[in-house]
Amino acid sequence: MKAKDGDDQDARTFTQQARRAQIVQAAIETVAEVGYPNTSFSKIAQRAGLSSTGMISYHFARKPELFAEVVNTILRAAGDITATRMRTAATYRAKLRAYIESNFEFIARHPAYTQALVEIVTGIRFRDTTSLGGLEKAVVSVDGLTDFLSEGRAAGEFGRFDSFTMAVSIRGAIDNFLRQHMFDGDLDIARHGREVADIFDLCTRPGAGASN
Amino acid sequence: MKAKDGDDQDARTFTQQARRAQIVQAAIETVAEVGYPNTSFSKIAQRAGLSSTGMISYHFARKPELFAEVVNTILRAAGDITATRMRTAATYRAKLRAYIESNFEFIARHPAYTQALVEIVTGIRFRDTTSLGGLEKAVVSVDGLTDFLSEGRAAGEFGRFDSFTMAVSIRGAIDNFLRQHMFDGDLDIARHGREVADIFDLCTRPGAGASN
Amino acid sequence: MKAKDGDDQDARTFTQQARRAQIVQAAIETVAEVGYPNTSFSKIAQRAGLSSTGMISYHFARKPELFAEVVNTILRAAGDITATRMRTAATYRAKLRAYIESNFEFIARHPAYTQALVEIVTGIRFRDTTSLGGLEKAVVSVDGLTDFLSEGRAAGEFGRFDSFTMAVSIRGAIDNFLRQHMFDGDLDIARHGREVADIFDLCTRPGAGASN
Amino acid sequence: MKAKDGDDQDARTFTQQARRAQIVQAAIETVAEVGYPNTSFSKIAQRAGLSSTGMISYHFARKPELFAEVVNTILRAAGDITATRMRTAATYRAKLRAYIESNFEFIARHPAYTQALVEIVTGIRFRDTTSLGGLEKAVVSVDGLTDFLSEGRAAGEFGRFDSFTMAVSIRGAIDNFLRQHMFDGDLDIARHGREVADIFDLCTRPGAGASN
DNA sequence: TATGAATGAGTATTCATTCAT
DNA sequence: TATGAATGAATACTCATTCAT
Repeated sequence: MKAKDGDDQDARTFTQQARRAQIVQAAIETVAEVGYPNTSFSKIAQRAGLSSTGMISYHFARKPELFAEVVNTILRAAGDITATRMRTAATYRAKLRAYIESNFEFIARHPAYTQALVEIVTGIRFRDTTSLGGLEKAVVSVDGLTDFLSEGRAAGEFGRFDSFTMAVSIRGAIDNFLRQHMFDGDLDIARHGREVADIFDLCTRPGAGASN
Repeated sequence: MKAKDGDDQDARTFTQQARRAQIVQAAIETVAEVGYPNTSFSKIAQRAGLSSTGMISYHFARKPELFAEVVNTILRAAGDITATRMRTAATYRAKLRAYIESNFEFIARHPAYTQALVEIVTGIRFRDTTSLGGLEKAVVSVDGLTDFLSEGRAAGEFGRFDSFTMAVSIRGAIDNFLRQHMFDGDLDIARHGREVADIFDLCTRPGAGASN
Repeated sequence: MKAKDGDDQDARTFTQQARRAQIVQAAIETVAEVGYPNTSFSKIAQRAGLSSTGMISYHFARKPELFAEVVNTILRAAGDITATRMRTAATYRAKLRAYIESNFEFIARHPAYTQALVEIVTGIRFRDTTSLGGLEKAVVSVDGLTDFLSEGRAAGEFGRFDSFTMAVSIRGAIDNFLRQHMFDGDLDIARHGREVADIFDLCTRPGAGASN
Repeated sequence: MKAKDGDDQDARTFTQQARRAQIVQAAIETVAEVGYPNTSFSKIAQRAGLSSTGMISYHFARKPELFAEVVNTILRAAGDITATRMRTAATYRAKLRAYIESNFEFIARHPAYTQALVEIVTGIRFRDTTSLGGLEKAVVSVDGLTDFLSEGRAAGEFGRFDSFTMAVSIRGAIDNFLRQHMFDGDLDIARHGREVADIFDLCTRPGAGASN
């Protein structure tokens, strides 16, 4: 009779899952449109066609639980595209290009998702532990990318550089392009994806390395 | 008498300007400490030692006007450091390194400023009515950096790349490092500044260029 | 089929009665634990192992109907103890002592009941529409005790006093001890029961009486 | 710009004190009419003629702060009457009578106050520390009365009895009469005050004492 | 200028109750 | 009977803004 918390989605009925998904979707669109700080339960409820905010509270025990699911949903969607594209690439260099370009592809395919993600991630207090229950860490994290770069370097496909710094730079380049796109709207996403891939293809080349 | 809007600071008395600066300073510190969504007029007033939030409303017609000035203040401070450092560098390549490293220096020297900037920029919607009056464009903009890169390429100091894409990547790398730093706290800022400069020094080298 | 109201328990099936009793029990425990204002249908349902608050609404037409039954249940339990103990006493004086001490015994044996009763009785307004349907009268009433004292006086076992005033005093002494006990927790209930009995044994003595 | 907490009433302006008193008064009346659990900020605001509940929050930082002041106000009013009447009495026995009768006088003179007090005291969870900040202890407490009875016994004016038990009984008799009065309304308060005083005059007589 | 009182819309969350299944 | 989804009003509390002084 109360909203469950955590990730035991199996325990939820089909109807519950559908409603939750509907609310999450409305939340994403709302955040994308009016920004995270201006996103209230009533706006979400209105967009979702719910009769009252009570319906949201019925399905999500607390506000952070809703936004945790929102972030999770977006991250899963982005991860799916990226993982698929990287798997089909043979070399580390090709995988890096696949990573970068698939991120741009996601931006193009799910503009609201990317926009919402940026809003939430930076809108949420970083040290605020009550917010998303560690999920904000997952969003900011470049751990996976760092490891990937280290592996590639170990395999001799990349040059000399600090994996973490490079990962932060790559991720930052992608995210900042997203911000530019949110602002401008009419950028050629695919082309810029290729260009960014070019840039980091260049500075990760074997043989090349920090010279000072 | 009503609060003025915009940039006609000349019309303001010395006392007015001092009060505004005091409020802006308190706003920056408050945002840095509690985050943009938790920043209220009363918290700012408290920190500024004002007896009433009415004082803020008296000096700033609307909430966005205050935060526009906040952003302006921060941007000016950051721009000062960067411009000075770049001026003393002789070559375009050296200037680029100066640009990157001075940005990291700003992060180290004014943590509250950088933190507040990140909070506000993403806390405020980009194209809505309550926004910062064109200022968010200035925040996101990489026009200056783009032009600089183009000049450098024309001068033959840089390789083949799209100036805008490169500018977005550089700016994104810096900003993402800032985010990581806000999250982690104990990163070696100067070292990472040098490493990021190394990375982009590498991929802007003359002779090098996009290969596909 | 709709939930019945009032006292026609005969019309209810065995299952219905069992469910009602189960809910009433859960309500008592809940009130005793978290207090009347914090007692909600969902908390009661949870404690009763019901899957939905709808189940409560199904068995009790309105919230006051549930709490009327709660009060009734408690009153009946208290009345049982008191009546039994009084019956075994021979004289009116002994019966009065039995009444007082058995009330303290009830407090000791059913702390949750007494606690819940106090919470509910003062939590529910006396003359409003959402009340307990005359039951609050039964709770407050000292009619039975008044009559008993009058009979005792007629039998010559008690002294000169106003029966109603004495009844109110006796009942008040007991109830206030209960309040103190709820506050303190570690009072010697049986001992205080005897002492209160002593006090009223003293001032109901024949020969003694109001002197002004 | 925020409501002050605690008891530093000196720090408040005249207007603030007046508003607070007005709100407290409205709160008392509201509690007396609809009961403590049904008393909400909006009902109080309505009765006080305030435009919104925000006005209450402006003057009282938190709900318990308001009700603490309510209880304080009532206790002060009751204490004034009682203290005055007791001071003019010469002997301990006379003082006890004064205590009892002045309590009844208070009931007669301030029916809303007494009613509200009963509602709040028993409506509030006893162990709930967040409620009135220890004030509920003051309300329930019979320490003063207990001490007074002990002194009187030491002075030889009273008989043998446990001071605490007697104090609880006296206070309980008074409070229960109040409850009866809230229910009935047309009791002769002064007369019952005298009768209750008679009762306890009787059982506190020197020479008399517990006999078992 | 500056104060502080006031406003009214806003927030998330809880609640008893209803109802289709 | 029983479930759980849904409703809509209610809760205390916060906020930017206004305004008389």
